Amino acid sequence: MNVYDELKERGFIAQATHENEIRDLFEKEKVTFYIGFDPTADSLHVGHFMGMMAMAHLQKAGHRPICLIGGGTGTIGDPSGKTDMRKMMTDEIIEHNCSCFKKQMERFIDFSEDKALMVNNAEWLRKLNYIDLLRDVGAHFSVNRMLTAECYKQRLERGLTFLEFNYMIMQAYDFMELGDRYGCKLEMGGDDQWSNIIAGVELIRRKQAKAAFGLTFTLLTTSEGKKMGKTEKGALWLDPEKTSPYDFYQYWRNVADSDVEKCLGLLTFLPMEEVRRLGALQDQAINEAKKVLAYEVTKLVHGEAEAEKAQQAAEALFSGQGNLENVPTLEIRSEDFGAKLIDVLTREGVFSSKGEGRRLVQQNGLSLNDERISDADRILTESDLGEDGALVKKGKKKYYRLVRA
RNA sequence: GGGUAGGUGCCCGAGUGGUUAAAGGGAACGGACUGUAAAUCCGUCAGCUUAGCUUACGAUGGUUCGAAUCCAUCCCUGCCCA
Repeated sequence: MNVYDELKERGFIAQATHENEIRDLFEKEKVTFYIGFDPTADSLHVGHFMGMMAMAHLQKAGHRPICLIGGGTGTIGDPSGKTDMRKMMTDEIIEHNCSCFKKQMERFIDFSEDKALMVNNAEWLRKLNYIDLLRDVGAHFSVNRMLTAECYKQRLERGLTFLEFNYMIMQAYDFMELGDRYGCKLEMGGDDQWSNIIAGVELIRRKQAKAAFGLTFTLLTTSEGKKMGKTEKGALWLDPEKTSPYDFYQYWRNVADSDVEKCLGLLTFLPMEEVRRLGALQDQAINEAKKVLAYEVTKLVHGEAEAEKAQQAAEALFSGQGNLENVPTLEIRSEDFGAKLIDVLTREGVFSSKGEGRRLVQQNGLSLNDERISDADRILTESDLGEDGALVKKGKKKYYRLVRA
């Protein structure tokens, strides 16, 4: 089966500039393609992960991915889909974020023996000369047309700076540069990148009269159209320091029934027959599919050992089997005995404030060793911890194990 | 540079001297119901030493017994004009 159809079947593809030609291209030659990632944070998140999956599928099929890190474009900020201008980042931060991205990407893509490349567009964008750029590239862009681009719509209502307006041009330039340097013929990205991608495709076709193609991915949204990958703490990060493997696992364990099949297709390598079988499960049975999803995704991102631990912790907490060792654990100091439980938990970050803790107690949302706490001034005693520590439950499904430090 | 409309809690957005920790909506959180799902219903949603106090309506200063609300200066944003 052609990789293009494979990606399509798995649910990746949203739009393509030239569907049939892209399919032929994959058939005929080893294609060099790229996805750009702007270093806006010090870790990748699930949205990026989906792009990595698409890259991995294509790499398996023998094509060559380029991960383009936006060290140059990151200084501008993509206005697509944003309502406000991004905060400008300092060069040091961008630098740091780039290196974080790089480390994480190496998990998913094989960069050995030139099988994939990682490049930073700061390399060429920084050197650009304004006048030359205007003459060589600027002449090929129609402002009238750019203004009609979907990605600027929102910003035209609220204000768009010239700086950000140029983002599209930089991205188009990247594509052309990658074509010249590495023979890159295809740019991919999230569907919000469509305008930017066709800008590049058109630039290359016009200026160089060369074939260039673009492809966008479905955005990872819930069946209700909300962006996926949001947790109460913000994004769902791939960095285990920012989102623990346990929380990561739980996120996928808890997706809505209607989203399971889509997630399995996009975020795991399970064969599609299996994906469809799991996705078709009904009622209680679909929990099986969610377990598979959570395990597989966690395995890809954090490795098998961490996935195993997260799964065991979940089993222990929710089915009462397996050991509690891998449950998120807080260390209690001896001087904490005699202090208020709420104070200790607040200090450990379980609550963002004592008020939140008190509220939770008032609303029957906190328990210690399966016993509801009804007194906000409840004192933590040594006997609460017993031999194996204590188990705190916050809300319906957040657990913390307390052990002696 | 000139004119004009604005800057309110996580977000949107009402409020135009005291009854305003600030309507309404969204997000989020807790409870009930469940399948660690969705939908629904109820509740919560600044902090603290919690029936009391402190901090909050772009920033700073002022008027007043009392200001998010009035005045001054400054910063920022949209729109129109140059």
